[in-house]
Amino acid sequence: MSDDSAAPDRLGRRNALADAAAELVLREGLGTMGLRGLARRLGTSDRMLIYYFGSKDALVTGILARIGEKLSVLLQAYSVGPPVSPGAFLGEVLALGRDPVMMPFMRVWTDVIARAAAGEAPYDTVAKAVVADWTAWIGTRLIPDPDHPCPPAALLSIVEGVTLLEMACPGSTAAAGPWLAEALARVDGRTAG
Amino acid sequence: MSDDSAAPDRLGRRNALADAAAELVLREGLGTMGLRGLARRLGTSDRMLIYYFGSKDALVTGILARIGEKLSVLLQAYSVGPPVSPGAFLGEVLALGRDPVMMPFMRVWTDVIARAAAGEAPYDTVAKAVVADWTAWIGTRLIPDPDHPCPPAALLSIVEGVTLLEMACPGSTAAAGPWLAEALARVDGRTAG
DNA sequence: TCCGTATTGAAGCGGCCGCTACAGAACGAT
DNA sequence: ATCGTTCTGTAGCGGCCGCTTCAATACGGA
Repeated sequence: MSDDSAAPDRLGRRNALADAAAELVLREGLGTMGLRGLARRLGTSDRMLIYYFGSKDALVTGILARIGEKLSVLLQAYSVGPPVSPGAFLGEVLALGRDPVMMPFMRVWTDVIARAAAGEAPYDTVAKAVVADWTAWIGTRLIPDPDHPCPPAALLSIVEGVTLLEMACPGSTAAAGPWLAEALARVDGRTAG
Repeated sequence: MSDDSAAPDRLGRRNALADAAAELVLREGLGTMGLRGLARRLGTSDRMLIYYFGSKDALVTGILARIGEKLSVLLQAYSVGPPVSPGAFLGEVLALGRDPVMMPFMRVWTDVIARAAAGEAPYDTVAKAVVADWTAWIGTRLIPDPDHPCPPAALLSIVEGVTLLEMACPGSTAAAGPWLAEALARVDGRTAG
């Protein structure tokens, strides 16, 4: 095999494109994902995107994987603390969701899940993996509660619901987030006491 | 004006089309909403849909309005009871969402809100009105709580989040709904006592 | 220098989209 | 019977989509 020297360049260009596309998607959302428009914004052509990724589905999957890596790097700084109660966790995550650095990630992942809910490929496949990852991650962040074990999907549902409603009707959830966090925190206190 | 006799027929046909389309969307979702495919399933042509509705946006808006009317009829039977606490309300609505009659409505409205979150017209406009209606309706169904007034958007967020996650990853929220309802119910008990 | 592979540009294919132009059919009023 | 309005089928427009075909370029090794 003589492509040992050629493959790295090709993979490098592919990674560079995926990285640039990931930054673009984080800035502008998944809305404008046509091959031609995306290529133009990246300074290349649709022909090149297909050349390096093979298909649009593979491109989207690659971009989302890249975004996932960026997020997991950001979340590592947050994951080093001790496990917390569901109410505290929800409060922290909802506050995190208002962080300008985190907000693009929240919007993109909620958009992915929404497209998956509509049955759109390849988002449906990606979403299943993402939901599995997140519920597992949330599970590791929660104090085990033998009496009323909190399903991670419950907290994920709240975060997704708040984010979705906020995207559809900005401002509509201004009071909802704090109330939910405080409500669950009161349950925390009750089960802990 | 000699169209006094003609207009009713036209409006009648328009209403009949909107009604049939509403039933179709409730059965099969908003996914397949191309004019040609929709017309074929309705036994007519895209030409006729544009003739009676003027544009696809007006058609979609009309269909969603018709679905909203159907839902409000169904909900009237549910709205006659006394106001309840947030936890009880959430439990009832989540149970209602598993009702085979209600499920198509939940899926369609969540899909509408998801499309609105992506900025898709005309769903963005419709969603704003729907969210306003629902928060108002939820507000009338809740016992006023001077200490910790529950923002209706909080409950709406949970319902939307659970429905969205269930649509994207069927089965992922099996334990989440009951846990959330019970958690809020425990808060109910605490604020009431 | 010549060759072979990697890369890129230009043009285009077939398909779906919302929508329209045009022509005819149906039908009641005069 | 003629006209006018309402309705509907046919064909097509321009545009975007993912993707492909073909050809030209660049470049490294022999």
